[in-house]
Amino acid sequence: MKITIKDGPSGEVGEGHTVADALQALGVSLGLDILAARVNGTVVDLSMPLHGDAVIEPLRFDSPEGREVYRHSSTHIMAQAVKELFPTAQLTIGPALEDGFYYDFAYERPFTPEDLEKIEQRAREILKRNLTIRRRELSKQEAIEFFKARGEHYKVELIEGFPEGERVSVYSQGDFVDLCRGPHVPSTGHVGALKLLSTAGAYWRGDERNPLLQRIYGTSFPTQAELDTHLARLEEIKRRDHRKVGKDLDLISIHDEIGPGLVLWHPKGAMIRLQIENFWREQHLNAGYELVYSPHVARLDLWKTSGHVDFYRENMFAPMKVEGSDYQLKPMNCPYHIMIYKSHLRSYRDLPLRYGELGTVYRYERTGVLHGLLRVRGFTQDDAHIFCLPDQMEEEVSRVLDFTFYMLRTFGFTEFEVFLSTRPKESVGSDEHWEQATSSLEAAIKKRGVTYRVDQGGGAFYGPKIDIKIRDALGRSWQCSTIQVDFNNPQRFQLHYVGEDGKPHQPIMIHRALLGSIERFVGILIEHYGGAFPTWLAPVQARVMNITDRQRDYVSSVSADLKTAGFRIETDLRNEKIGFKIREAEKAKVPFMLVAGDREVQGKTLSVRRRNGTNVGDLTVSEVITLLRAEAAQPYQYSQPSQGGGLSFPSCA
RNA sequence: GCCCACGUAGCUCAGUCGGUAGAGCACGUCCUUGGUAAGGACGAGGUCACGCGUUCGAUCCGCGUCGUGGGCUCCA
Repeated sequence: MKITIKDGPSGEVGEGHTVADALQALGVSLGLDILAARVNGTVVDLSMPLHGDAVIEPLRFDSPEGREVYRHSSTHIMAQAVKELFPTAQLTIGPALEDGFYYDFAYERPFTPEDLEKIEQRAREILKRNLTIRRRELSKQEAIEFFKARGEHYKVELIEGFPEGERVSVYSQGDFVDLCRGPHVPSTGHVGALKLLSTAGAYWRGDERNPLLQRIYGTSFPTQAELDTHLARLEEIKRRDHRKVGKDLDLISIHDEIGPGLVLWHPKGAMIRLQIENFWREQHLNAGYELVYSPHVARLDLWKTSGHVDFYRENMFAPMKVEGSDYQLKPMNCPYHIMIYKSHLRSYRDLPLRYGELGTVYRYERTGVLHGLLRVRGFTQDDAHIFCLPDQMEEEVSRVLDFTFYMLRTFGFTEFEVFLSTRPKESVGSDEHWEQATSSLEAAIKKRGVTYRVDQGGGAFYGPKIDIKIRDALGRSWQCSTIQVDFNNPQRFQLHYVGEDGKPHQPIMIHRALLGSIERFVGILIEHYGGAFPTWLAPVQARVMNITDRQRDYVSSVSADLKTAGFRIETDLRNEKIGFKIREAEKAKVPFMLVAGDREVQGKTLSVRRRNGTNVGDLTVSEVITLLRAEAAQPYQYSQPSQGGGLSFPSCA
């Protein structure tokens, strides 16, 4: 049979030889780096026998598939260690994750940190044993018998769920045997460095009615150095945690006395937020939006009409009684914007109408899911609703996409992932509507030349949507922006406009949020920048400090001048050494430190130091103003054209 | 909501095998006037999350409540 190595030689290899044989026969040396192979498109074990012509691509740790095999084998090694140390623990499932793995065990008690250490040690020992990993296939019945005999009841349950007649694969290494689809690395020695990270409870099959299992998380890399780099990254993530940085920089707080998920914005946090909001409002006005405000409560009847009471109740705070009728704290802004639309008879000539609001909403989130600023109960959406004619939809979506990329780039994000979510099983609206809306969304994405993925059935019940995820400085992705078409509300609220034909027609409604929620977005920004905000967002842009008391008056007057010039300035006149003041300003992540001693007073200058430690040198006050002005400018200048076109940022992928 | 862990000064944490507590930083006063990441002295600061129980006595033990953290989606 003819075997071809991808991007390499090809040749004849005897029938029934394994992938490993074939690789070797064609001159690929089988080091520990080759973990598995893709054969004619399928990822398989190196020990798999070949029948017929094939194209083979050896897989190493540098490919996503190679990594997955690697981590999957790693979790088996950990499971073997657990079984050796805790024989009564039962195996359940143990998949690879993006940068690690976990395994869930049924065990009578949680694993302690001491257990974890022992398991890790034992797992390392198993690597050293370099046990061969073997694949075997059994019939469904044989597999059930086999795992029953071993007391692995969860495995039995899994196999019982498999289709009749299916062959079941089983992998073994030494005495350890696990039900597994595979593939795996050839031997336990192929895993280089392994580290267990944490334990947690997890429900069998993710359902809280099921028994609680003991999950162990870990990760593995070919070398200790790579593992160390990864662990250092985890440390960095911890160091940048917005909850810690938010406290250290005195930006926000959350108090028991106020309630979980309810955020207080301290002056510095509020200043950052104010900059974001000012920018947001200004840009929305430029982009043809009209800004509106709406109250925090409304009669429950409004939320009945909108369908929230039927479809969203579990996320809403309980209604309150006022003068005998029920009022509801708002979980969304849309019904109010709809009411503004309805306050007039609208003509097709009025459309599109774009109503934007930084609208604060309240949603009941289960206590267990609350998380700092990222998941809260009261938050402000950068919300807008666009009411348009059906044939304006594509253009409107296209403009929103453009606008989104511009906003996100301004805040320092350069990598985006775009998802198009289509009709879910439970949904309202006609097929034609869905089809038309979905294709408009898709056309708008394509027009922007953006790569995207389709999330089949991931749309809201009321319409398809586009979600945009950003990647932060540490490579994590976050969903912020969403653009959703809504068929439901125009129907429920009987929205219409008078068409050219003089007859009423239903407008299309588009919900959109670019930053998502301000709380969440600021949380993400804090972590993205590690608290060191760019000058245009920094709550304090420069701190002016004197070296001795002799410069007090000079520093005060210079500070006043800088404030008059429009900058956010703090003055540090404390009786402390300059080194100490610099240290404090560094810790507060102030972008510029302006120091005045006798020399500077003499020359009417300031010694300018950047947050990163570089010395800019002595500048006059007007030079400082010029410098700060340049530094405090937003990174992109943009004006939304009045009609059509639009500035696009095609490098988003 | 569920499981596990945690809750001690403004912050970070130590401590008490049950006899009402301690450090560093921050804060205040004083000394020091020092040139780019920590000058010194003294001082003030705590209902040990809250409630109930056990006990002669609870910050410590038990139960409950509240809150925080990790997790509960990524298919053998």
